[in-house]
Amino acid sequence: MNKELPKVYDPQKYEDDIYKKWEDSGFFNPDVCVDKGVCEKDAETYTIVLPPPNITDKLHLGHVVMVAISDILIRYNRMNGKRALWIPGTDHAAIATQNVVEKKILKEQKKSRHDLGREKFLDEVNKFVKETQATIIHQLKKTGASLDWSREAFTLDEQRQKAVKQMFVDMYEAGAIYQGHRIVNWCPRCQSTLADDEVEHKEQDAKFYTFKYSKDFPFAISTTRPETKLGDTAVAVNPDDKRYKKYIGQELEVNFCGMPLKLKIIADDNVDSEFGTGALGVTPAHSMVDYEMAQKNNLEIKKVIDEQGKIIEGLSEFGGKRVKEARKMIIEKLTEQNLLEKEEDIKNNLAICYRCGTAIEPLTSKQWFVSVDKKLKKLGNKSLKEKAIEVAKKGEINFVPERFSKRYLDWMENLHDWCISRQIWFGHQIPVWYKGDEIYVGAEKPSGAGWTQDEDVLDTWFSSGMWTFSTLGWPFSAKAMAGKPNKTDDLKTYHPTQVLETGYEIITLWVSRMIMMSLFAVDQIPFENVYLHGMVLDAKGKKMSKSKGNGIDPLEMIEKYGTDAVRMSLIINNTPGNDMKMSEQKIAEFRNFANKLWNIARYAITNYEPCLPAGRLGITNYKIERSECTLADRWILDKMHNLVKEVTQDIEEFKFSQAGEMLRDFTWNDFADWYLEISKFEKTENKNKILMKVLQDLLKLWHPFMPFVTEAIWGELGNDVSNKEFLMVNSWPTFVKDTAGKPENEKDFDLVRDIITAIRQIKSTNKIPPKEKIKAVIYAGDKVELIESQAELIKSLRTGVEELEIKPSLADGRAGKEKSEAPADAKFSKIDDIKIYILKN
RNA sequence: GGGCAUAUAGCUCAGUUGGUUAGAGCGCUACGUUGACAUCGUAGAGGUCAGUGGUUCGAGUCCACUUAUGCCCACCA
Repeated sequence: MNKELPKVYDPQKYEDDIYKKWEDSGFFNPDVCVDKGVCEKDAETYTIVLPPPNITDKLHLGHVVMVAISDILIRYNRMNGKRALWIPGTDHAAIATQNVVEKKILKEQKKSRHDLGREKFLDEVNKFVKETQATIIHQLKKTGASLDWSREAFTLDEQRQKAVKQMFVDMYEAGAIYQGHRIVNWCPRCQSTLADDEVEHKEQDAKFYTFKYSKDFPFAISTTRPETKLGDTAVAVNPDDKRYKKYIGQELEVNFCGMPLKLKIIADDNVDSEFGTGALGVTPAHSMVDYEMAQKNNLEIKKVIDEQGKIIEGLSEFGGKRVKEARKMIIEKLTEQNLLEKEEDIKNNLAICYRCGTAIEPLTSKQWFVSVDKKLKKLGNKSLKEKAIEVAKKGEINFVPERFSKRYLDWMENLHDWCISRQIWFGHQIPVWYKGDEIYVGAEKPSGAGWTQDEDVLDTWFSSGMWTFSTLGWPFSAKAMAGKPNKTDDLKTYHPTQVLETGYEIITLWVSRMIMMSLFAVDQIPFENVYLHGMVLDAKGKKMSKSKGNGIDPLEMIEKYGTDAVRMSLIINNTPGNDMKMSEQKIAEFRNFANKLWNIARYAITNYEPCLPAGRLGITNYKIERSECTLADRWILDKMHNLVKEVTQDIEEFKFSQAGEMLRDFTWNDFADWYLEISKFEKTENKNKILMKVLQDLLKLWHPFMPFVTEAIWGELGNDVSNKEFLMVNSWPTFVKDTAGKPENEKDFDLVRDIITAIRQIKSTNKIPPKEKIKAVIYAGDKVELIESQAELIKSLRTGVEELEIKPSLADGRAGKEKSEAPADAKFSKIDDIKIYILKN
């Protein structure tokens, strides 16, 4: 009747344009929303910080899941009038980034980082960072994320550097950070320490050797790593092992392959007398377990392997040899001396670096640690660990799904001190200065000459652990805001955040650190809810990876099917904490759905007066008189009302898939298939109002899920999508909380369905359906006419039926009940065999 | 070795606190449309809810055990 819309929704035509308009409007920033009057000044806040993607990342489907879920929450809360803030940022990912750049310069310039030197190398890294950062940010925008770009942060930008230094100093002064000589996981390739949870295990074939240290040693030991035996300072046996009981406490001197060793025989419960010979050579410097035994028994710690993975110079003839080489030599020697008793093939779990896959060499080294067990005054004389466990146990932090709180607690309870120094160049350099024996810990270099800064940088998780409050301006927020009137003190206003949306694999690495650091720094939990999504797998349930070539590139999919379709495909049919299988076909399905929604609007716009102005606060400038409504009208309105309630509740409970499915079901099966079909028979002014009202509310409900197509339609309805009339800042439909679950006239409407079904069938088949299929009666006005011939019926349908009223009370063919309020001349052969009547005025 | 999860239609999965005849999407079959709709509509086939036992008036749902698969943690010196 009015405007012509294209038959097919073309996402490419709208998406970038809409995103730009949103961005330009400033509404992603809640302060602007307040300024422009789309939300109240003192409205409740709702904050999410985006888990910062590594700058080395390209956007993958996991990111899109994260964005889709967070964006649903943010948009939903924004529409509900809250000051919704979603902070974007990127992570410098110290080791990962350095590795990438090292590879790059090796390939392009044939140089190592040492060839370049620290300063030049960091220039290269920073150049790289600028490019990749821009890429990932551009990609995030393509996903429709309503992130407040005015607050964009980087874990290594100036503001965050200040915060990290301050944090280090505060923790040091409180006694939560110390420097110690302890055993650490060392990656000989990365030339750096790794935290316990950055070590992965891989099963491999290994040789298990059984031998005596020397001829005069009374019994044999077993090991897979003979070369480390150069550093043995004890032999451990089970205290109950009869074979060795007599030796416990003795100190034996042996010559092991030309290396003199002093070995104390100790007893330890951890030794399994069934395994190997039941005797274990203790190498405190190169085994985590042995190190602990050494601590307990006051053993000497002798380092035999250096940071290059080579035997330390001066150790007999093995000095300078690589580990594997030394192992071979030692076995040869033992064989020569006839000391080797057994050589078995076993499966062994090798510790490898999570970044580069190189075998980890445990060794002792002087490093910086966060003490998780030290009681801190600042935390009310509790340790970081205790405090972090306490908040979870008290339920201050809610995990979705709940089962992950157990994983969190298990992890926390077994937590050891966290080694935070890394021997790489890219990252936050440790704010510690040395001059001779003097040491100074502080944010700035101390005055006076001769101070040199610690060369190490901090574990990348140290800065990302601060993410919720460092992005909100800690510790300078209040000061920084002092000179700017109208600005909020972000930290005070927006912290703690409401939700952390992330993958479950990162609970230990990240979530636990955030909790500890936030409790320490600002005495608040960092977030109230942790929503954990699963991994996105390929159609066969395999992990997507570059090498397998089974990955789905989200940007390609966005190009092809539109952002809304990609987002929907990741939301529907998915529950928190569970992995999901993805395929291109699934995305195509939702492209079709977006198109369906588009065509619903197209139908509405072309057949009815399109825009009854929506009004920003959901106040439609028209009123629907219930008394004027037909049964179908009341049905769709009730159904809609119920839908608003259900969808709202589901989003509040993080049941996004369920909400989406309800919406889809309503949109397709109730609204499009039934109500729009009915409306074809009765084009009244009232229908027009109702249809538009339902359509507009439906768009609102869909908006958090499919922001682009809904905003596009909203614009086509005649709203001015350049200002406050954005659907994005429109208000969420209202509902009455305590209405019962089902629409009051649900049952009645089943009849309407039956009628429409019959009409459709008649229309499409040109045949009167078999009697048993017909369960309803149609009449209009007060004249009843039984139509028996097919031709007549079709004629009636196609000609002048202006108003079609449906009275379910006329016949209720269900449950064997008969309510005979039918007009006197209506004829029923039997109650289950109702005929179709078209009644004309 | 410890822990967690999953097992429901051919495929991907929902199923809230136990309550009529277990649902959706895709796929499949038949018929019909292509004047809102890369369609769409109508009808239909398809399930011993992994197995066994238990609690209950009633179990896909709660409990125990078993089987299969996946993951996490620890670790074999």
